[in-house]
Amino acid sequence: MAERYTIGTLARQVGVNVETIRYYQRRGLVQEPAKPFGGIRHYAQAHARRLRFIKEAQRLGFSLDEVGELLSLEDGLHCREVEEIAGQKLVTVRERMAQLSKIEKLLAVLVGQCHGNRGKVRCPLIASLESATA
Amino acid sequence: MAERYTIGTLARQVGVNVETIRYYQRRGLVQEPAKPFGGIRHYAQAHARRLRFIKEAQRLGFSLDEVGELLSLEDGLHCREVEEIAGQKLVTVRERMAQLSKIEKLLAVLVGQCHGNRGKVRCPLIASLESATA
DNA sequence: ATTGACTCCGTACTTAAGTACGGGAATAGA
DNA sequence: TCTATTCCCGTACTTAAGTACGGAGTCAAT
Repeated sequence: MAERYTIGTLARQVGVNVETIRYYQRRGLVQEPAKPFGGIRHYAQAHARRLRFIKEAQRLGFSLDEVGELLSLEDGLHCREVEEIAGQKLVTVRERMAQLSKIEKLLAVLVGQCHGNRGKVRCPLIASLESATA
Repeated sequence: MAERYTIGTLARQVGVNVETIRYYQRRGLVQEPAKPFGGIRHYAQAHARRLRFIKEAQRLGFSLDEVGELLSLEDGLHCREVEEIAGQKLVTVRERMAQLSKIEKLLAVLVGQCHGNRGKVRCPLIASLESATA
């Protein structure tokens, strides 16, 4: 039933280094499957999902500590804590989305301005992001 | 006319370390004002804006190299390059927004489920993000 | 004019997040 | 069965992004 991947195939599947997986295990982000008598550990799809999630979240600007908090939600917690953590993360996620959306609009305008144009353009990227921040 | 900040006041204003500013100068992300004869450099609001932008972009998951590319758009470039760089960045920005929006929805649901509840909840954070990715 | 705070600049140290290394065990394919 | 490939695990190295340090110069207030 449970798919049985070795750490190597798991790593290849997800596109990370074996050492990275082991590093995440040491940090407690990924649980290390029990080792069968003097043998080799086996992993399942759940591990692959978790690894992909970690990589996504990192790309979104979360540190591994923060990723750990997000994962703790997945792992099941009491409601008080969930409300606490999820609530906080929700705020930062929304902030980031707002910032990204500003940048997105600006980049789109820039590309639009440029289309077919052959001169130089100057872009008010910073000023506008700033007014967003203020 | 031009406001005259020392590196120290600039740093305090933006909330970064003086050494960080100097580091960004070495990396070419922030230009170093000309030094008056045997004296002390002076900075203007434009520098503060640029520093804040760098910090924002970092929080959104851009490396300093990527931030450099974004800043190059601000600094004025030929349209060919702008279209190239801005177009690429636009793609990644949109991807990130999509991912964040998935996480946002999930967190919101979680918090909602919890509200008033006193038991445990388990959250399908990873599974759903995964289906978003696939 | 002197003192205290700050700047300048180069070099060295730190932290987070990996990556690599190496020797011994396990296991899969010829 | 032998041999090549993985795995296991600890330790050490690397890279990106800062941070700290120290000695000499500068500026502003007493």
